[in-house]
Amino acid sequence: MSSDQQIPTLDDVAKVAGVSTATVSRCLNTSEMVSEKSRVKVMQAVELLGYTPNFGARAMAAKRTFTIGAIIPTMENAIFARGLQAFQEALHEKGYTLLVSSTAYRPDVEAEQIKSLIARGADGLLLIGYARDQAIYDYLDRRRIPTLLAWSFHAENAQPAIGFDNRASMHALATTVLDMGHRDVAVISGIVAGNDRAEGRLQGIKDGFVTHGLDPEQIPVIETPYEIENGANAFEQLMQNPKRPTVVMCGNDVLAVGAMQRAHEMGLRVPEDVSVTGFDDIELARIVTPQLTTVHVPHREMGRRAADALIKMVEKEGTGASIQLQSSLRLRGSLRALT
Amino acid sequence: MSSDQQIPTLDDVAKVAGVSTATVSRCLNTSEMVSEKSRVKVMQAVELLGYTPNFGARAMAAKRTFTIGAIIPTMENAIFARGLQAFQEALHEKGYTLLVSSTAYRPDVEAEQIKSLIARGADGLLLIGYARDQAIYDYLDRRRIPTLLAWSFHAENAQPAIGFDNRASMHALATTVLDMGHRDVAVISGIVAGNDRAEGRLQGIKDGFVTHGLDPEQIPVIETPYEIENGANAFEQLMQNPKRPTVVMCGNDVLAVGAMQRAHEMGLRVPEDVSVTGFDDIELARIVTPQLTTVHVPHREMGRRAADALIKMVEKEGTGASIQLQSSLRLRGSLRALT
DNA sequence: GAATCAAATGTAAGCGCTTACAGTGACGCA
DNA sequence: TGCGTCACTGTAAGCGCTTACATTTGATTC
Repeated sequence: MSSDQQIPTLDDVAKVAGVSTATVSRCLNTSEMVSEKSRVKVMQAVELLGYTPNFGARAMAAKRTFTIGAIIPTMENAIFARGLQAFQEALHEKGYTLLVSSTAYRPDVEAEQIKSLIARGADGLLLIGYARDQAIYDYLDRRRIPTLLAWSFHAENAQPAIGFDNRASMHALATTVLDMGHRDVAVISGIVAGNDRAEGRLQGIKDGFVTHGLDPEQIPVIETPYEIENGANAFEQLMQNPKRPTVVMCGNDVLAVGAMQRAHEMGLRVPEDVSVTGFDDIELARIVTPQLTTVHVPHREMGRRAADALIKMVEKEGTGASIQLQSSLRLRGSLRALT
Repeated sequence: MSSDQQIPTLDDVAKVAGVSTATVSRCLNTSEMVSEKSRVKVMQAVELLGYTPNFGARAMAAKRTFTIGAIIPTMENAIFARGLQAFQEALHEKGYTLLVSSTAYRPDVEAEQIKSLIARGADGLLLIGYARDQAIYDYLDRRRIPTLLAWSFHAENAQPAIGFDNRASMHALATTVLDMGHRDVAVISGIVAGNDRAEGRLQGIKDGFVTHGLDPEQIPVIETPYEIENGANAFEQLMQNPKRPTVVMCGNDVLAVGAMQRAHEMGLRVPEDVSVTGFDDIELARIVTPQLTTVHVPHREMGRRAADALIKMVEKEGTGASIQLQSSLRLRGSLRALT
């Protein structure tokens, strides 16, 4: 019949309930300030009309949105999925909503997404890693948007961050690899430019060489975006090398799985013919055969604690202090000792 | 210095540029209506102040947000990642922004998320599958929110949808399996209740039995949520059966990979001792050894065309017709013929 | 030089909500 | 009876933007 049905507003609810808009609003937000009687009337009216508050209007009037934005490099692979899931759950518990967007590792897209989330009224932001234009930090500062960095941690940087030391973690793994007698190490790294995690990990391997009195400059390194196919191609290329590596250390598990896959296709056995290591310990690491030696990152803990920390910052209770988490090695079948 | 710096508004820009707010607004939205001179002044002012429009205010005044909402069951595994990525890219090209949220396969959470996205002003919605309360469809209708369903397609249902026939697809796979001589088939299905895709796939297997003149009622079926670990456990349980299955057909690739993993742990060889099949053809299917026989779904095409269709609906150009896509079998190493 | 008209701009009314401030009435107490 | 309290409730002023409508401007025409 009435095809001109309109979307119900606060006014409609107020009219139906026979109270003022203020009472309806209070009922929906700070219900303890409203009498039992009014509350019942209002709730009935809400129900009857199928009313849902208009978020934009609410945000504009209240200058709060209870929304947190997170911007991650990619949703395509599982690297960030688990941590973000925990982040989301923790936020939800405290009544916050999470808005996520991804950048495909492109700084310009990240800048755009940051503006977009702020325009949408995000009360706080979670970003990945430190590396970005100073102008962005300035903008965030001017806007007074509490911002927490995750997946990385540098003690010397003042920006609030929660994460682990990528460089030290990879250093630990490299040390183990070298201790096992490997000397012909090749590396498949993520793109280092604009990615402090990738850079730290690569440095960590070099640190290991230095610690062992070896020359880090002669390590064959291929930089390539984090995709399985790229890992596979890089592996093949590295194996062309006259001095074949005995181990290929990869910047993350995705690259490592690609490497293992290509090894298999090339008829090379892992770890008998060549060892492979990863980083992140995503689900994939335990699905491949043999299972992947990698660095375990406490994704869920990071997500959960990031949520707590960021909410504290938003609610002005927190100083925005940084938190360092510990990673740990997972030695599995893909790495063997040279006897 | 000035710690009381305020967020710049349209008014500020107008003042700095020496024009009215209307001109600034026009300049930002329909710039062809503004003279070259004003445009330059306005853009300079925008730049100078670091102005970003307030999304909520804009949405409220314009009654358009150029935002599309998508609600998927989970982000944890890759099932929806690829399709959604394509969806997002296609939307972006046309100037729309995508807001995503997930439900953990819980109908109550989905209802909540729908309201939340609508409250945020989503111009249109993408939902997965048909199965949900009629009240939700009514609500969407009242609100006049163009809604497209994806990942599923039933010709007999009037709701606009884009997807494939899960039942027919699985029927095709089951037929192949039976043609290969398998008779002792066991099934690991997703939870069927409230999930028409899972239900269709299970039915498809039963259809195959019927087609072959077999009794579908004697198939051992375990229903379990789509997680690797669950697939593994279900597999183990099915193998306890006195009459061991020669093939385990799984509701999706994630369950199938879990099954293969547990087979490996139990010392069973795939496909020599037992065959395994999946559904979806996500990346994982080609990473496991042997590679997984599965049903390939045109995720990217679905995402792209979903975007086109939904935008047409939003812009009132489209009738909201449904689109059926074709799936296809991928026969790989995890399935062998019984000789 | 006046009349005409299109293009560019300005004015101001909302969009749906929150909240400061100002009542209102019931109650207890002197 | 008068008055202060207290617990609610109502009034109305914005929040930052878009856009219908009114107005100005300046080029064009007769």
